[in-house]
Amino acid sequence: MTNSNIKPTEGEMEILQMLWQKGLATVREVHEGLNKKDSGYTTTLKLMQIMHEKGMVERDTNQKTHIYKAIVSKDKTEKQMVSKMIDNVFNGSAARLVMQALGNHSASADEIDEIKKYLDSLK
Amino acid sequence: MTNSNIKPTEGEMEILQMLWQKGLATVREVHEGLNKKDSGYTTTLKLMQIMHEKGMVERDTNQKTHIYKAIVSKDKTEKQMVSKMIDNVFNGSAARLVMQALGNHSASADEIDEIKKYLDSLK
DNA sequence: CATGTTGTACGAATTATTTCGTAATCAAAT
DNA sequence: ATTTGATTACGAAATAATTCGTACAACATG
Repeated sequence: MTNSNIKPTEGEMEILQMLWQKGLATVREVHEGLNKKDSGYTTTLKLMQIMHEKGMVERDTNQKTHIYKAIVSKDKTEKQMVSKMIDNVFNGSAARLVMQALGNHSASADEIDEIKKYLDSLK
Repeated sequence: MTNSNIKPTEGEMEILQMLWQKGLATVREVHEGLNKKDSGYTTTLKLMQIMHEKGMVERDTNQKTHIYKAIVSKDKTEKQMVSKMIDNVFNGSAARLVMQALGNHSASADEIDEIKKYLDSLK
């Protein structure tokens, strides 16, 4: 495995989202972006430090205020999480996951068209 | 909310799978079904006892060997987990989840047809 | 330069999850 | 009846994840 076993915790996932969205960000930017009322700044800081130790993010420490950046790829991480869910929750059936996802979170007509187009492109 | 906030841990999820599959089962049956080499019988037992406290399963204790049964619904639990993933990982876009799921775990042609049929039925 | 502000570092407390050792209970077989 | 085997109950240890208090460094500005 190249960059193997990415398994972000829930808290880490939220932070990754923010970093993927922003590209580069300080702890404060991430923290405010997440707009968590129930946990403080140092909590976010600590999490990001741990993520750094784990090699999920990198940071530029040249300035006083460190600038963080995700290392793990958004696409790869998403794939892994989906894959895990398909295995753990849907007994390996991607189709079951898809239907559950659509039935539930009722997708818009546009989304449905988009998905159909995508399905055709797979054949 | 009636039975709200189902949030099984990973271990609990595995057990629920087993219970949904079997309908009724003893701790031993679940444990063997899971075929975990790295954790003992009492671990599974303890988890199932905790799940009982949490109200996820019910059990018949009339016999020495207790018989367990899932209370939480498979469908509802799956919906919740998918929903959570859509929110946490895909910023609320079911379509993005679907495409990630299909691109990755390459579905068979049959599965794809099935999904298309399903999509049509949604309109 | 003294003082307040913002940031990182670090350690420790808290909470959640998983794991197992051991004791008690019950049933079956000797 | 006594032993053996399978089970549940319970408590506590181990591990993982989250949270925060506090100390210290850098910086700005009066």
